[in-house]
Amino acid sequence: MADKQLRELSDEEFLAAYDPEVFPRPSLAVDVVVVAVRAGRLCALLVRRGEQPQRGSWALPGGFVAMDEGLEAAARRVVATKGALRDLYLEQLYTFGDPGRDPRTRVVSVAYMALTDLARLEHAVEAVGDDRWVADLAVGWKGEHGGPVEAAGPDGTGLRLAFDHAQILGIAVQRLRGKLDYAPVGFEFLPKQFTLRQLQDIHEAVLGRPLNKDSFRRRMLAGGQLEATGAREGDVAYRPAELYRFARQAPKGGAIRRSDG
Amino acid sequence: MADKQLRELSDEEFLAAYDPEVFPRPSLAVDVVVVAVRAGRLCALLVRRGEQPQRGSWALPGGFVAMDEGLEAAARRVVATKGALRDLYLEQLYTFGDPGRDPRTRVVSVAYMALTDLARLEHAVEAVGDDRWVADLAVGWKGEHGGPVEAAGPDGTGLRLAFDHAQILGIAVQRLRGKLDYAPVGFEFLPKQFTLRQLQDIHEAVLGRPLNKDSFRRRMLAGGQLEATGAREGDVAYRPAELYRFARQAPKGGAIRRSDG
DNA sequence: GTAATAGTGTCTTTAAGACACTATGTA
DNA sequence: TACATAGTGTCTTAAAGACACTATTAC
Repeated sequence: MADKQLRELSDEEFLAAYDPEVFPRPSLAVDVVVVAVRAGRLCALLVRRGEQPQRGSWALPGGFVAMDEGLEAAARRVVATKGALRDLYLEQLYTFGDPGRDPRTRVVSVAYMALTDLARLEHAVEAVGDDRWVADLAVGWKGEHGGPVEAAGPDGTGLRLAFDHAQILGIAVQRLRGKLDYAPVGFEFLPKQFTLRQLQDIHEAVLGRPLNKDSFRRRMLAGGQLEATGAREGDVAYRPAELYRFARQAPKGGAIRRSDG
Repeated sequence: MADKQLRELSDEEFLAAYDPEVFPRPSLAVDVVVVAVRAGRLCALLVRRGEQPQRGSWALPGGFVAMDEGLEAAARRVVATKGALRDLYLEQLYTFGDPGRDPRTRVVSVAYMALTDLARLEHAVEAVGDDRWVADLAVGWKGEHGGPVEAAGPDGTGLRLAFDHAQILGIAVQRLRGKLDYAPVGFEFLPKQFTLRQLQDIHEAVLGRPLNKDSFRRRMLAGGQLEATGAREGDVAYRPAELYRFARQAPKGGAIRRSDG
């Protein structure tokens, strides 16, 4: 750039003269981990790659970011297009940019995590086609450090995952676990009304360990984010539990409680 | 892409024919928040912009990512080049990609956070030049939600921050606070040996609130990450405290403790 | 000795875990 | 009625907060 000359220009003049082609640029993509809980385990939406490279292996739904499109907007477009899902809870996870992570060219991918309840996810997958699969996640790292995660197909065997998507799944599970007990994310896996037992099942699935019933109930009710509906669950062969809904009110005095001192 | 034809190719043949210029691509940059603690407050390194656009305003040290350069490598290059700092603790923060966040062209920036002790930071800034400033951060959001953060210059008045860098600072402080009490990051702000009081001062500065001395001491010593050196601090007009060092051993039985149930 | 902070012992308080018990629906 | 799970009351346990007290160094 002609530095000395530019120093004399106003912002407007500078911008009119600016040539965006000066720097070579990596491709920019988004990949979305759409997570749900099924049968007490975490699962995620995968798409079978129908094109090169790594055709036939399973990938997270993803796509390139358009020039005038925001990152989150791109992620929402991707889940709407490839997953037929809208209005999900969506959160940016991490950006993967190792040279060589994609064999085509330098592709930097901003990974997002989306949460949904199982019914919506399975219904959407059914509508979209059979090159989609909701894969169970085999989460068993040493020491909670979020290494790569395996995904199991319909017959329970591992699926071949494309690119570095096993690692992205690992980061997603790690983030989810870390966030579960100080942010209202468990609700995202459930329909609008749910019982405390269902919520506990979600938490146990995400954390991968059993929780104390009494303590869980106390903590949830004390948190002030649950609202009893007065209604009760149906279709059960025992005493039906109260249905609650998530009250999106601000937590009174601290959802971020983590005392330090 | 000629889809039907590509389906017949092997990965190798496909890649040989792949044209990376098919999709237009945003520019990719990294910005680094270099954080330290000074006089009981958080502070960060800022660089005065000497070029358009927004010449004269203060920005985080940043730069474009080279085509064959990893993201973290780019961040390390930036702090080495613009801040004369090496071997810092570095962590990816968040990726900012709103169209229009940079008036030149679409620039997506991967933000990193680096932690260092004040002595290193101030020494490095002194060596590099006077268009660098270690600015105090005015952190006072409502409800810990990590909104934009103001930076104060030498005379205590606010600095004009470039682009969306006030927001990046906000995310950095939020992340740091959240991480402080379950990850060993407080040590990064201190020299190799330090007293428990110094460590507590760091925690209080990061969290922005006073901590209980007894509890803090108990918790730190119980954590198993501190190692007494046997040496004591000097140059104090009172009983000198024991010096500790950070023992990078794996936490025994759970640094990630956050019980949930 | 005094001043000032480091470091210890112990009581109180809070929240989780454990567990016995009661309540309420279906069959 | 039996059965299964929902929901409550209370004791125990672990850790934070509070605070009094002792220890050690400079002056």
